[in-house]
Amino acid sequence: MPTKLQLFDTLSRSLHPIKVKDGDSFRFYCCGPTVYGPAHIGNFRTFLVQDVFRRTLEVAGIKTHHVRNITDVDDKTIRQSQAEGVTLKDFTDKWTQKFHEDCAQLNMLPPHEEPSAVQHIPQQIELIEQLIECGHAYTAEDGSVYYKVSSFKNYGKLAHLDPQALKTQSTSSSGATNLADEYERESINDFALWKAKKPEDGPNAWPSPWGEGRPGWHIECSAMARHYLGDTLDLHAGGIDLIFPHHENEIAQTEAVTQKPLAHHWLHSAHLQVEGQKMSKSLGNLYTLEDLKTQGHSPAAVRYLLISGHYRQPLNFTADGLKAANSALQKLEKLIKSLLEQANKYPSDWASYVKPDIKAWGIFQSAWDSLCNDLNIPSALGHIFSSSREIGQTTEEKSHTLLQALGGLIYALGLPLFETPEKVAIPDSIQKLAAARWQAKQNKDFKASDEFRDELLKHGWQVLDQKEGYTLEKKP
RNA sequence: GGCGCGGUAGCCAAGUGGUAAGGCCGGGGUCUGCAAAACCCCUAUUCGUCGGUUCGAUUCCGACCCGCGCCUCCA
Repeated sequence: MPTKLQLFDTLSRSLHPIKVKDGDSFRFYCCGPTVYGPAHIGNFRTFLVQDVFRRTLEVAGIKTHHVRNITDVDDKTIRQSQAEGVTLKDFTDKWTQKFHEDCAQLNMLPPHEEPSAVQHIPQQIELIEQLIECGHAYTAEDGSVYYKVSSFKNYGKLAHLDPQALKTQSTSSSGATNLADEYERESINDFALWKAKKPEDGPNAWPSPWGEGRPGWHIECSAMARHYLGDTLDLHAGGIDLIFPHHENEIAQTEAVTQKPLAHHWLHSAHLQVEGQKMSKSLGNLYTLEDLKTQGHSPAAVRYLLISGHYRQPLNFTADGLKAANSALQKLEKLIKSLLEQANKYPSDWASYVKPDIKAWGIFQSAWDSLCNDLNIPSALGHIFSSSREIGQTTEEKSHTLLQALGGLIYALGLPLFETPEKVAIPDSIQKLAAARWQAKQNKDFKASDEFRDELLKHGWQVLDQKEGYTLEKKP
């Protein structure tokens, strides 16, 4: 069943309609995090794009089967857990849990399956055995197993690499840094499927036909994607940096064995910049969700900002942008609140509108069309705001219909609205001051009234007068 | 060097061969005792530079300048 949803495919470098077999789920695999520390906002940009993609599929009426792995065995997790003197499991469990908490705060739908590499060693060993059998892999003297890149004729097709250049790149690129353990390889381009145990790995080794060791990075995704979703995926997703070598290697591994395409569609999201600069540890701009919360930003604003640029364009993440995102979010809430009032509903009723089944888009058709057109979220947001301005006063029934359509869009975008009810408790002293001000104002003693207002402001409280009475708001 | 992406108002960011969405900020107005909040309105004769194609280009082509990514384990 073809849908109207179309998406850019990295392999063919063109837009393709998303297709799914009748009655089937759309099966897609996303390369997940390496759990050796907190994920940063750049990681989350990628995962959020995938989240919006999945939600958009659901709104389009497509069932989804979403698999995202946890990489829990690699150089970094092993090194760091050893350094901290804890077991690999305890270490990766801790960071997996943190990742889950961040995801929940960013309102991401959990994948249907979240396999970890350590829990799928047998599947990886099996795939490596098959690769050796069909002549695409070889064992080295130390018990490591390598993929013979020259044996796979289409190597480089995803990244569109020139095979000639590939042969010589080792001399011209900066890849010379880890030559130390490369002497076992037949060719500089060959990559490890299985790494023989080394002393610094500590107890983190598993038995295999080639001796104790651990799987290479690329093999885990090939093995787990195949295990959960079959030989050919409907879509495979990740950050743009995974195109080469990770996804290229996955293709080489899986397709050498199955003789079938690994994925019908490849989805890659562009990188994030911070304040116009690339993110890097040395610049100190690798923000985590925790960092931003400490600075007083809400996860909702972070989510809004991270999805507010087109996924194939680099996005500039700035503090101003975060404030703008927050204001935009508030504007959305006001707009929805006004519609809710016209439909005789309350903000607490909003949740019942946020769901993927939509009957009619009405004036929000253009916003939905934008999402279907290569997941153009910025355009969709633009249409939501501009269409909303046309509404004005409507009937109860019409506003109900509008809310349903808007609820579908907000479901697709995954924006959490009306979810900050934790009103800060107002101290007695502030209550008294505010009451005194109100009294003075009623007595038309505006001088005293304004003095009370200034006093409240000094204590960080803003008075908002209404027709009858007032409310207090905590100023940051 | 190879492959790829981008340069649109103060900031962020869509978009189209026919003359620039949206958000933020700023300005003006309505309301208010004054504010705040809310609501309404306004804000790029112009899309990195220079050429070319075209009746017409920000949109296509070429050159150049600037920024960015990947080129073996980084989403």
